[in-house]
Amino acid sequence: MTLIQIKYMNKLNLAAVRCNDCPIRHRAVCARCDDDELSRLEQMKSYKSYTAGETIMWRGEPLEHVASLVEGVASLSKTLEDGRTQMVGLLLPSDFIGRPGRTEVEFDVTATTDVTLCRFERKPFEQLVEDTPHVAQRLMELALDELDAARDWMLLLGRKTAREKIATFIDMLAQRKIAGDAHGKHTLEMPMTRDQIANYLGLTLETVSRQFNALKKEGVITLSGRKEIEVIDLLALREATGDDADGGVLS
Amino acid sequence: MTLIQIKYMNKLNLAAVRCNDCPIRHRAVCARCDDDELSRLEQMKSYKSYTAGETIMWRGEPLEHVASLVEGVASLSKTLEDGRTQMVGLLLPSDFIGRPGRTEVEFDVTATTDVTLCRFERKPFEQLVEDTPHVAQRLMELALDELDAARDWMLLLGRKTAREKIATFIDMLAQRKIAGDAHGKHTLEMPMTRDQIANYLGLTLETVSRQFNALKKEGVITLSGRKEIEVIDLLALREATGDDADGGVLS
DNA sequence: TGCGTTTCTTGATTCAGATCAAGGAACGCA
DNA sequence: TGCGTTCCTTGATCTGAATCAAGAAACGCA
Repeated sequence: MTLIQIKYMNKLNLAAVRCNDCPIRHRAVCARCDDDELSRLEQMKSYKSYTAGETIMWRGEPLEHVASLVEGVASLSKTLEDGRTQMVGLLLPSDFIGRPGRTEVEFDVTATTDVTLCRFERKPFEQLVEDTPHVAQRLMELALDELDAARDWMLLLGRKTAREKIATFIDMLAQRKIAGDAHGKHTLEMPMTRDQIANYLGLTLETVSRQFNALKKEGVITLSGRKEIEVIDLLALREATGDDADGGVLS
Repeated sequence: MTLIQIKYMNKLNLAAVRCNDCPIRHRAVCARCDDDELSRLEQMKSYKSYTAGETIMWRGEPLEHVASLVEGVASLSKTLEDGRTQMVGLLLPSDFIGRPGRTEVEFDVTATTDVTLCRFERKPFEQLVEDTPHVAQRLMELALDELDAARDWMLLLGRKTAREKIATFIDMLAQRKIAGDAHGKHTLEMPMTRDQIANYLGLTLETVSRQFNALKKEGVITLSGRKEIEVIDLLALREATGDDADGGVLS
């Protein structure tokens, strides 16, 4: 079976999926909902898919929908006057897009890979948040998790060297288990191009390439194809992140 | 009357202050509370003061209190293995410290100036959050505002030049009206030393100093004493931030 | 299977900001 | 009012990552 057929099947399945069968049922904004609440959400939701590279929302446009990311990877980014851009968030399945109480989109939201969203109109969703503490609570948790992640990223952007940034990025992919690790190996599929990684890490694509290859030369990782990484020496990788090891137990 | 006497008076007053007379009554986590909710908070609260430079909480220690910042400026920061540090948040009056649902402090919290907190024990406060949607709602808004601020800062740290960083910093101080502007002038008191500013902006203190003086030489600002800044040419300052002007109306 | 396009690598050079190194000014306290 | 300390400025030099510039490899499609 080809990849394309698999993708197509996923989409078919998702279009018809019921909340109880949803892959992100227990991590998304609906995680704590009981059956009643879930059926209310079920009536409001609609799926929408985007292909890699498509813009999902533009900064400044009216915020008409909020959504949970069901499959794929999306990114939030901001741009300066002269075009320099910085990715300010990486959205993975179960992450929430949009913010109740806001009428305008604050960041450009782009599909990094093919993406499927479970969308809700903002107005009715806001009402639902007011009515159901379970949703409000979960939304709060998701926001606070993102805040912690944003602050870790501030340390990276402000103080880490290029090498440390790359090591941290790979380690993050490994931890968030972006890809399965077949036969006990830490094989990861990077969901982004060198250019996108550069925008995420506050580097240029050349520097990203050089640092990947430096880690490869040192035997810390292997690279095959454009997007596949295997972590050979996790300890060395962690060492290279520059992070204070306090409380960090290898997972 | 000397400054010291004024400070002393503030503290005396605060120790006895009732919520309804509190300077942050309408912006802090209690902003939406009705009288009943407020009196419940009133019974739980206790004030605690710290002098400039003191550490309020250390990363990794158990999180026993959450608090609203009543007066002064505090900062959140993270440190790498070798001591490089990055400030990841600047806390001003009405900002909230700590996170219900967490048992451990995530960042070092330091008093940048003399600081007074309105503290609550975490456990009872968590209970209160569950009971009172008004508090939960406000907490959510505060968290989301911080998330937006953190993301703006990511753009700054990842992509802005030293000059743009300094201009953005001054502009932020002006917008958050950290100091009063007597007789229509934008006179600001910087609450931090050059070294702290450097840690906030991901620079060194020498670069901070140079860029301040460059803007002074160009007539954009004046500097007097160590901490006083006057913005002479706000348009030029905004220009120097590098930000996309979209939707930015001068305030 | 090959061909065009996109993405990645590698090298040479430049430059912004870090680092190293003295002074000098402002402030707090006696 | 002066004196010690802390904080700030300014200069000289260095360096990590950006920029400029080709090529080479991988991928997608016919």
